[in-house]
Amino acid sequence: MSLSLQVQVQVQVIGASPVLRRRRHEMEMETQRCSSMAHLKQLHSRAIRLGLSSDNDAMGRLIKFCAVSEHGDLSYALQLFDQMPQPDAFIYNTIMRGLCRKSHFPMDCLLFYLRMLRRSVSPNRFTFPSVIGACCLANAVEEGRQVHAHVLKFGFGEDGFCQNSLIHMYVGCGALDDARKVFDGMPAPDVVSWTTLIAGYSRCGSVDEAFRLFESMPEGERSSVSWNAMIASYVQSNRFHEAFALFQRMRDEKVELDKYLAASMLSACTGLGALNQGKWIHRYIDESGIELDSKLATTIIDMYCKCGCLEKAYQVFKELPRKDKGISSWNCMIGGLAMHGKGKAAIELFEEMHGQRVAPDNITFVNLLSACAHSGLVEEGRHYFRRMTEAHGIEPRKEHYGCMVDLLGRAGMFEEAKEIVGNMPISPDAGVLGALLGACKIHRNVDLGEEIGESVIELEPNNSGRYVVLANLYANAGRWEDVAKVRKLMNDRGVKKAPGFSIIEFDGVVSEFIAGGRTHPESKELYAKVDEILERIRGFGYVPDVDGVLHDLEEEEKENPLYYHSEKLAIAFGLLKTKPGETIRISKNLRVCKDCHNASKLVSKVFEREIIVRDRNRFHHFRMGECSCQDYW
DNA sequence: CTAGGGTTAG
Repeated sequence: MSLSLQVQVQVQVIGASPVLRRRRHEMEMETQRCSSMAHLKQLHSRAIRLGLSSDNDAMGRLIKFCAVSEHGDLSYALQLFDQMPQPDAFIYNTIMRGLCRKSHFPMDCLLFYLRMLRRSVSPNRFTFPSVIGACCLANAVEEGRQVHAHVLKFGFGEDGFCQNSLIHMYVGCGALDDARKVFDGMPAPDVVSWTTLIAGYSRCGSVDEAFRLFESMPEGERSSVSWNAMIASYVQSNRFHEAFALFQRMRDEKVELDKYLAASMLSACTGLGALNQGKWIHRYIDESGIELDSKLATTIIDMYCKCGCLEKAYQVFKELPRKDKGISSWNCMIGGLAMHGKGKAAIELFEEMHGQRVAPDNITFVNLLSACAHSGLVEEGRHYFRRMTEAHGIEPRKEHYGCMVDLLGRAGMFEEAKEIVGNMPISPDAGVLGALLGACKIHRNVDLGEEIGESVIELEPNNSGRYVVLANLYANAGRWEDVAKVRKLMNDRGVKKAPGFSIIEFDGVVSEFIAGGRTHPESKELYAKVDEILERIRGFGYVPDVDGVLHDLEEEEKENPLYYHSEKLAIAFGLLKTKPGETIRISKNLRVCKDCHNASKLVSKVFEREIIVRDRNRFHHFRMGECSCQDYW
């Protein structure tokens, strides 16, 4: 009897009274529905009236709203915290989570952790993910290691969340070996552990190691997140074919697409110029009800722009509600018009953006100026370059100078281009000088080209393109001994020219051609078709550009005759496979060479085909014997 | 009815 009495007494002393319980419950219900700071402040005063201003339960909920919810105010959370006489671990954890997520100084979170320890509040398993996350954000691997020691010391070394956070932190700090050690020490890593490490290997460029890990995941363990981590890894390293293969496998395993996977695959389509595959993903998004947020819409717009379908890009852009037209979707559309040589339209869109009071950023101007450069709009380019600083307060960066030098140089205005370079507050980089060198090549300005050629090469000694332009400049001037010198320098340094290739998509299959390559199953027919094409366009005045053959270091492997440049193989393939009147779309990794450009124009006339070629710089729309670039590229 | 709260991919 006395025993049961004692128990009753104890409950009364340390348990909450019914009144207190009721009040706490009331606060809990109210806080759940809280949606704004104004509302929260009412709840705060209510808590004070109810005598709960020092109550960890009630105040903890209020602090949680301020610290971590979307509409919360972190500084208010800190004020509330300071008024708490004995904040418990929950409140410390909540504040630390807020500091980690919202503060610009993630190390504040670590300082808070130390404060917690000094006040003898024991950390629990919820404490460490935030603290470790803060170390990750601050790139503080040494502090991270110390926190790791605390995790073990306080006995949470077996907690999955803590371990995953540690893996994430080591990955984020680039300490892959340490991440791997934590992972290897887990008896049963979960899907997050696997995915985090896969993404980690991918981020530091070890795509193949990421794939090995992906393959060794236990059956049924892969989530759509894991698939996406691996697919995105291929996409980011430009290994688009492998991305497609993995995507196919994923579809075979009946994994549904989500918006992340859709975005990754759209980028893969963009990389290859695979318009039809891209259209398929776009349709899938529409039909499956995947939420079309601003980012995903921009990814779709980018895909259409870079797959040569400006109309569809503009359609998606136009249909995007005004509130979802973020700066990047405007930039993307302006950049798309620029690539396609629609300088005037790019300017109009920029003015429309201005009219809608969307503030341009530096990328907007890179795209706008490059639109002017690709269309030869010198006057407009000068105008917007000035307005960028004067009206929009944006200081020109290297890229902007590069666009201006490109614009003026192409137009042959070397004095003004040199003046731009001279006025740069920073020393010109390879991009800016490279633009000038390119202009020298077009206008056969050997003197200036010679003057800057060497510095362009030395700024980027591993970029084969720089050697090639200079060699071509000399070749055009007939200075063969200088050509040989540049080639020798390139050889001595072991710099390899990127082999040129052209890609064409047909019937859901992406085919890749390299100059003179014979690996394609139908290469016999293909080469016969090329010969037929050349024969027919000769009748319309085609003369091979011998100027380019003799010293053709320019676009494709020099040992291959220009008749079989990859672009011509791709055109032949397109003519063989597609129906009369259908547009042929080709993507290539290098610039279009002069001879292929001529040939493509004639093919478009003789075979009555529109040919759209994406090169590494821009688009060429060949139609009725003309090119959209007006031979200005 | 002393709970409430943590990690990953574009």
